[in-house]
Amino acid sequence: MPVVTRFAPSPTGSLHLGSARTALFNWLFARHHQGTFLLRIEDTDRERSTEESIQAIFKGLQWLGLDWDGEVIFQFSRANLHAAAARRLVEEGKAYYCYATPEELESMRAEAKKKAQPPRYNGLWRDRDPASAPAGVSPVIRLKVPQQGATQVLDLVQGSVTVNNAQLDDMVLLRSDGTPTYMLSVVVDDHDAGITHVIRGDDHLTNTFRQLQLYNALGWTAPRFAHIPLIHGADGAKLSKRHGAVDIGSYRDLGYLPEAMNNYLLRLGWGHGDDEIIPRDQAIAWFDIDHVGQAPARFDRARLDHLNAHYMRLLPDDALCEQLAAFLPSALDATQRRRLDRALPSLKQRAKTLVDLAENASPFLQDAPLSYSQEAQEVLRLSGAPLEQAFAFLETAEWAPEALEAGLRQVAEQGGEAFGKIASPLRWALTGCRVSPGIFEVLEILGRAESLQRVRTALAFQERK
RNA sequence: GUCCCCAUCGUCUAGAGGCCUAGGACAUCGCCCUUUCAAGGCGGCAACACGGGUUCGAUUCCCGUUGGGGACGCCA
Repeated sequence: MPVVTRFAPSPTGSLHLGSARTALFNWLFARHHQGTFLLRIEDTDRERSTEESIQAIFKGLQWLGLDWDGEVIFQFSRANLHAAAARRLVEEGKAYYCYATPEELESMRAEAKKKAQPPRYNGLWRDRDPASAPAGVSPVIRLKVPQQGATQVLDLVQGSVTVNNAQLDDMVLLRSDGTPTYMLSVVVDDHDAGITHVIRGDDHLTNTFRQLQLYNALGWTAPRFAHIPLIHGADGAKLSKRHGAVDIGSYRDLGYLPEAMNNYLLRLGWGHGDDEIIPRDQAIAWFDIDHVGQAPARFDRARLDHLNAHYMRLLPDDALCEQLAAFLPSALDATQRRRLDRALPSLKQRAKTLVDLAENASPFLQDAPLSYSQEAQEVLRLSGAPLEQAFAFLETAEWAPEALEAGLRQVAEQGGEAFGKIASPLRWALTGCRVSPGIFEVLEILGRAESLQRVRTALAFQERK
């Protein structure tokens, strides 16, 4: 049977990292099996669902390169089908109308808690004659679940998990306003879409028992379930807003490449021997549910950084430049473009994110005179003879890398200084930074005129003797 | 409170009874390279939560303890 998976986020916020990973796993599983990957927006909560969130989900998935098959399914548009299923169950005596008020429910839960039982509905209307219904109260429809026995899930990740039915109450299928609840909608939609594998977060594991009971009542075969452990923050608690940036869009803005994000998310909770760098094609070939771990994983930014640095180095310069554009203060003119092209191979060697890269590129995008930082000014003030000697040499030097190197080394030697004594102030003068690509490279990229101009203005900061 | 799940270096993980004096990666520390910072190379530190079983033999199987997490809505 061909595999059909789905990603079913609710549009009540941005695309969370945990959700993104769930989407990735579903996508990989489907692609691995040459199956189908569907996207369903679970917008049955009319209060909290927003268009903005829907767009964030689309954008996030597109950025990650997780393409879905067919049209997006909007769950709310299928509400009448869900309601019909609920009414069918009432007709078949498998569900019933319940007129309990919020106050009554409240006291039932308090009561249960007092008796050291899970807070739940006590079945007040389960066998009560609907004729005794209070006037003017619109009822909900509840599923009549078995009170004896147990329900078992054979989870592809968690194994066999069983819960006593006494633990579960008669869940609401249809709200008093006639709209379906999540439990009903998911089951009907997954069934109608022919979903074969439900891969979702561990936090849904306990919902699965209820959904299984629903499949049962409806007379449908349930799909296979795979509950993947949640992603935790550094403190071990479920990753949430208090841990900082948790939505995929933030990481794009922080300068991470989708390739890195995918690789990182993939390795969070799944492994393939000693392999760490796993590009998309390899991931599709290798991905399986068997190797999904059972323990939650903590989000580790340093690891993401490392992968990002790796993928940036791997990216061809023109593609990297394209990615970088969004992080640059303005569009590049011809000169800037030429310098950046020359500097990029070296710059990308020393950046963890596109933000770093943009920052490091900055000296090459400016024209003399540079505006030097406090720190730069201080260094230049004390730069002394080495910088003067370097300038004197550069003024008449042949502007070729080998010649520049040989000449500057000679200058250092003549002055009886280590080469660093010259290179350091020269670097500050040329770039305004402590760190940069190799000094000869910088000279060559900037060219004679620009380099001399920069050093000349830098010299002006020198302490008067 | 009730139920469910989880447990290998700081972190992500390999490991499906002997291959384990537990492997890799990130982080960290040191050395090399070196004009800076990276990258790269080499090396160091660092883990099977604890207690019982089962077995000739447990990181691997079972039970318990401890610790962590999750779920208990007319939210999804």
